[in-house]
Amino acid sequence: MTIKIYNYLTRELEPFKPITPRHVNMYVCGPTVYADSHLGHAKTYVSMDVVVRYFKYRRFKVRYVRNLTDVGHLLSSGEDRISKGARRDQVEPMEVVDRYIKSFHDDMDALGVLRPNISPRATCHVPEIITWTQGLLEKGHAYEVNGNVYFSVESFPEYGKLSHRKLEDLEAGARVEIREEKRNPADFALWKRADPEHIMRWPSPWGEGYPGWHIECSVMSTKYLGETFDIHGGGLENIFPHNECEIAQAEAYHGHQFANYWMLVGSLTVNGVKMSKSLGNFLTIKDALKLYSPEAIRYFILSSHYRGPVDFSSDALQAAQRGINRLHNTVRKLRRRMKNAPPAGTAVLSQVASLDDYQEAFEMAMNDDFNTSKALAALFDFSKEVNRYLDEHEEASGGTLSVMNKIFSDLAGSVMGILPESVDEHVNEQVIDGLVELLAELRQEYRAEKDWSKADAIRSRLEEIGIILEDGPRGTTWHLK
RNA sequence: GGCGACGUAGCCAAGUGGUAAGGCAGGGCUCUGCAAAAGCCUUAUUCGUCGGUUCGAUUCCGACCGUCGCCUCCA
Repeated sequence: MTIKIYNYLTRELEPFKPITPRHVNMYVCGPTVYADSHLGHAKTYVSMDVVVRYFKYRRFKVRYVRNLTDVGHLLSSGEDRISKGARRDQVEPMEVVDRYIKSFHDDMDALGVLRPNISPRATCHVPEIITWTQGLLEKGHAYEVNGNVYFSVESFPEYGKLSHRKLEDLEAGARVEIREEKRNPADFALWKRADPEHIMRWPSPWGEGYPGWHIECSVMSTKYLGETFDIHGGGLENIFPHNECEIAQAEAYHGHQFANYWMLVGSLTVNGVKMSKSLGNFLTIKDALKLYSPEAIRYFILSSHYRGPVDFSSDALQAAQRGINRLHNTVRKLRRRMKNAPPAGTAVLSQVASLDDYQEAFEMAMNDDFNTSKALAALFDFSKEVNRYLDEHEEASGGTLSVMNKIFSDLAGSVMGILPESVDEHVNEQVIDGLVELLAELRQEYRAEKDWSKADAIRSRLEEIGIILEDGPRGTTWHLK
């Protein structure tokens, strides 16, 4: 089955055809590293993470590049975001960059977002950016004024093809304060002259300056992925002007198609309004992780389609936390049973055959433009099936159980990233096992004497330290809260 | 003003030209000393409103209402 992708370039659902068979070259616009990331960033990167993971599951060789913007991204005031961070934190600009790159990686690691193959930084590619700027000047796509170099949008007739915008419409919009030195108000900077007080600056043929924001993505994506590559992703709010400018620069420079498929992720909203730093309505990933597990956050994000918006609320996150806990309960129960099952048991074919249906439903959903919501539904159906099976088959073979476990590991674990490495296995597991069993036995004695207050005291004391005892027909079991 | 997206049960959220996945919450039952977990059953005659096309529309078309995004700050 081929994977179908909704391509923003054509606005159609298209079968994915890689440039090189079985290979995917993919670029995603990364963050500007001047502050802690919030859940909005998490949505974009978790969504794209699952795309990468699914390609890998389908045995594609993926090269994934996600940049880190560490210069040139200006605020509306005209101040560089990094400079702002430096002033705020009272440190060197590059210290800000290092600090928030680490913070970003920590957050992504915590959320189980796989690291890209390459995380290039704009400041490490200034020579290439200068080369591109020169090239675009030579080809007549750019012009220099007072040490600033602008890309001329009129020189690129296809400008607007991604965001479906026309230059005339933009001018009609005209809420912009026009810089007289631009030939067209929509022209954007490739290189900017550094004012005397500007800290981040590099020598260039046009004097000391720094790169514009858009150029880095064109330069770094094609440097590592080729002049034409398969997939370009990012947040939908960057479709214009950022993504549009990337296309214009790259296609004007190389003379052919930039990215074949554009995948844009819908925004995260709060009470219907986009979560953003400027509005102040954000929850940082670090704070979110104090309240919810990484898997719950991923499940929340993946429970709706990546292209659509998702509205954040603590109710929704709590519902996600409960939902994901239920899935983990099933896996925990399954793995417990595996330990006690006959080790060399073989899978019973009739029992295993129907399990393929769930895997197939999952793949069908994912093949359809990564419909994670539908895929998760298949996973919950599967979970129900496993629970039922476990309840009804006391003597399940190890083989059958491990087939079930494999499906969970592959789909919930490897693809969705919503299954922790171990649902309950720890370094000191044996010690903990022993201790808890000892207490459970003790409590068993009280129960035999029907001394419920003492038995319950043990149970609630254990619950206080995070261990839940559960009495069932086959004896007492326990798990961590 | 221009371009675009969305509006499905109490909440979140898939989806299809032929009569509504899944999750959370709620109710009932099984199990159970109690609890928890799990299972079974149950919760939208209806998919913003009004028209049109059709044998038939939530799904296609149009209008309207509402919400939101982008139009050089934003993942």
